[in-house]
Amino acid sequence: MTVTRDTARPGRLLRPTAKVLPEHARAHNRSMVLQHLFHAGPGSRADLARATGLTRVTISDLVASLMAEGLVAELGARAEGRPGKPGTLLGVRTDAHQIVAVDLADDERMHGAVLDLSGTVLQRRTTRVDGRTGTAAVDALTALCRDLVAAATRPVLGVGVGSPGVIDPAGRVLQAPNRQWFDLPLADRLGAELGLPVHVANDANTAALGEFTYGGASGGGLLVLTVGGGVGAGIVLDGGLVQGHEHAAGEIGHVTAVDERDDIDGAPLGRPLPCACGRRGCLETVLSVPALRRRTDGLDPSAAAVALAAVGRRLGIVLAPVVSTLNLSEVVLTGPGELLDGPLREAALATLQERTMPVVSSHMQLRMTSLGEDGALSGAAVLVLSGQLGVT
Amino acid sequence: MTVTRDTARPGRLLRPTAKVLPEHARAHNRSMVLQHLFHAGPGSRADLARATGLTRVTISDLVASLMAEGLVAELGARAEGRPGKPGTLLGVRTDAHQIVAVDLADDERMHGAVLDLSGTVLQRRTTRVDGRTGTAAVDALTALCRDLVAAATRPVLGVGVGSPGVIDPAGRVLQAPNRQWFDLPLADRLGAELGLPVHVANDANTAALGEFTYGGASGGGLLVLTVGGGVGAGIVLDGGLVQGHEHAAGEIGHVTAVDERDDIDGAPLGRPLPCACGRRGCLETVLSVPALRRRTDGLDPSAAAVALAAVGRRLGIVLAPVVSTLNLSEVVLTGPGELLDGPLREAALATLQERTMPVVSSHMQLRMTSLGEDGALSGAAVLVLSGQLGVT
DNA sequence: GAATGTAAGGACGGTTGCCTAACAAACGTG
DNA sequence: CACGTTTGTTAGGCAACCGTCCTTACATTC
Repeated sequence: MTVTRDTARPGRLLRPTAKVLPEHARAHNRSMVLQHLFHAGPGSRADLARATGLTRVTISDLVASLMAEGLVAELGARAEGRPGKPGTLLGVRTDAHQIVAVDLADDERMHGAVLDLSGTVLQRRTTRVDGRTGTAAVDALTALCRDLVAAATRPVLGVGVGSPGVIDPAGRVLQAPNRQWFDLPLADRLGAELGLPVHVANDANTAALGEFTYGGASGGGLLVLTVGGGVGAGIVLDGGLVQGHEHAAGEIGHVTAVDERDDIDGAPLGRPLPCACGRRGCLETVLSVPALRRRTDGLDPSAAAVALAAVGRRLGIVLAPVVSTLNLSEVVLTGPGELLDGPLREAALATLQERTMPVVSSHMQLRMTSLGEDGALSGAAVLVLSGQLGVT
Repeated sequence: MTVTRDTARPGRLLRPTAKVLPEHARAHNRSMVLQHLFHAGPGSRADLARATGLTRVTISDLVASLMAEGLVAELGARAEGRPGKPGTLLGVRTDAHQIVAVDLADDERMHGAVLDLSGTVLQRRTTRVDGRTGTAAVDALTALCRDLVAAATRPVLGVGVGSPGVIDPAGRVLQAPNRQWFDLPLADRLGAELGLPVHVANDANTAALGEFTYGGASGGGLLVLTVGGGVGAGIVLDGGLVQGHEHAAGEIGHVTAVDERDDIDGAPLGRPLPCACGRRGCLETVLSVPALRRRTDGLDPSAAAVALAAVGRRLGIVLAPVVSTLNLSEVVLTGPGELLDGPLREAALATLQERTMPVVSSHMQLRMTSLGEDGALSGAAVLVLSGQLGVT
């Protein structure tokens, strides 16, 4: 008997380690409908049927359940001069639910916010960390979340947290040294406390998600570089977050970026500086915010520009192999614009273009985030959007 | 109405652009069963039920369909001293079907083979290319495939082709300059000619798949570097192949690897050499087989070792950011062992370890392929295995 | 040797989720 | 005004899973 299954794979169901039931298929299709309305804007049931490949009957059914949950509403009939019955437009009710998001990237303060589904920040709350670590830090975070949940004026879809450290997809913090969290099931614990779905991810990853969803991403591969106290990266590839072997993808801060003999274009970076990790010349020793400030403090603008450009070139050299290998279409910088968005960025882009194939680099962008300070917050919100509704 | 869907995501259905029907769910579950038998070895229906989370009833049903297609067979009862009825062991019939695979990496010859499902090569055929390009090359390939299909002694599951060039997941060759193929729907065309499912992918990607499936991969991220006339890379991440923005991921050969001032440890690489791409100092100018031979020809062994180590260090420097960023667990080299598997590999590994975090590099391997010359062939076979049966 | 407990595999009925087919309603056009 | 077109709904059917009950077959214990 010849096997000629044409398989007609739908969406290449990943992770062959988990069973898939019809109900999961339905959840997927439901997400797809929501996703389409979310990104392509309002449309009729018939539009959705055409876009998804499902029948109008099924779409009606899915839409009914989405309306029952208050996620979708009818917006009235379409007013267009086409033959046939005009469809009734459907749209996502971005105002009917809210999301609580917290950004833990800052060592001093926990920044929280209530957002609607469009990513708009509605309210903010901040808590001083005051050096708290371990359980005390968890308690402070819990209190902040409670406060935010109470402040929400609509049903809260879930809570999203972006935190430094290595975090697995289930929201377990494997290690976050600056909070002294090790092997902490943060999502589960917070979820139990709050009675809400909680999603936790690395802050660079949430930043990448935020950029991918809200920041006019071009759809291709995306790398977001977060420059703060340290340097991290989040990568969205083929429409999903790259997790990596031990969920530690994006740890770009401790790649060697400065060698003994690096004194490019007469702007010497000096000897490779010692790094907290015990080695010398890590990217963090030149690109982190403290390092950049140390390097430019007291210099006149033109000298500072030269120093920043030298760092930019080192960044370009480090990124070139990554951009090439992954065929990324965008690299986005997050951090203080006055340091990053000038000679540094320009030098990095130029270096990147010098060092990669034109095919790759000509279509590539290296830009600042379009989300400003709230990148991590909206990213944490996307985490919820993605986790609860399947919308990315 | 509060939305608190606990979603209980199964395997995070990717690609939210395609509908999923119950039959797809079944195909997935079927694949999962097959995959388990394939990798974990024979087991009873009850074992499968425990491993997959499906019920014994469903497993029995799936197994029945797999047995009807001749993919699985009962091997007899388990002989073990446990209380209860002993289960009947099931195993994949790796000999009941065959796969035709073709490797187009070589410019001179097309290498084809018939393999069984365990990846064992049963028969080989080779065709001279004789400079044929375009349609003539397609015809030669078609003839080779016909020959192989005729040579198969069991039903052929499908045809897998690994080819240089940029190839989309549907098996359309977007560009393969050395064959003068541009925007060629190779998989569809071959499939129509042969009446069999055909899968086509980039040769580095097939090599990566082969390594991932047959080459004792550790399960984490994997990068396979193919060193031949050029240099390419295939990456398996989170259990799947990385496609990249324009399906061009893995184009690592044209990253700048040699700068003006690079003369590490007294083993000068000389001025950056001009590259076919029009720039200078690309990785290919030092790491491709011709480049390596040029560099070592006529040297005595110790001098050759020094030269190879210098290249290895450049490779380490290029790979360090990639390995760090993606948190890869393995880098595998494919190509002539006498050039790669010595000073070059050792220097690359050492450099990689110097330039990345210990957390990343200490668990990392840099090794030669364990599949020898047939890496690309068995990779192409995996393409079929994966495409037709969902086994990876 | 008989009774007991455990495990494997099959049979039956029920639920879910999608599809096809058919239909009523609403609109532009000839 | 009749007609074709498009929308959204209703009705009936198929596929795929689950839970529950049953038989079979073994190991252990008395």
